[in-house]
Amino acid sequence: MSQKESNEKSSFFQDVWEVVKLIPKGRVTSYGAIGAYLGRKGSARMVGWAMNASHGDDAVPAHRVVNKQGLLTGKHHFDVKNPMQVRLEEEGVVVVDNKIQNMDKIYWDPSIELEL
DNA sequence: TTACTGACGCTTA
DNA sequence: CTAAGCGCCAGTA
Repeated sequence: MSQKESNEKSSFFQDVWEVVKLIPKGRVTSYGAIGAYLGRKGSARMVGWAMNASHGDDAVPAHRVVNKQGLLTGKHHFDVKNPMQVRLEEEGVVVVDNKIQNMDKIYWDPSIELEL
């Protein structure tokens, strides 16, 4: 809080969270897809970093964000009481060995679903 | 100010 | 098929 504290979200993370919040239940997306939608194509790392900042924000279903392989890479950062895999399974997502099985069917791409 | 890190993605060997 | 390296941007120390 130093400059323009009265301003609204001025972080790239906020945009990421908003997109993640738009992910329908039972669907998942990839870091690169979000990054590309925000214009930071190729900067998938930033999306993951944004998720790190989403800690404490229940409105950000980071568990619906996985890597392109459909692997729950970030589950290690989740709350041990609410594992990423369990949450996905609760929504109907089939996850085996931290890997989404029907990812091809539940994959949700913001640049497609939101269509720009 | 610079340097390093980071929940990834893709290309090349 | 698997393994490793490079590239991206933003935030924190």
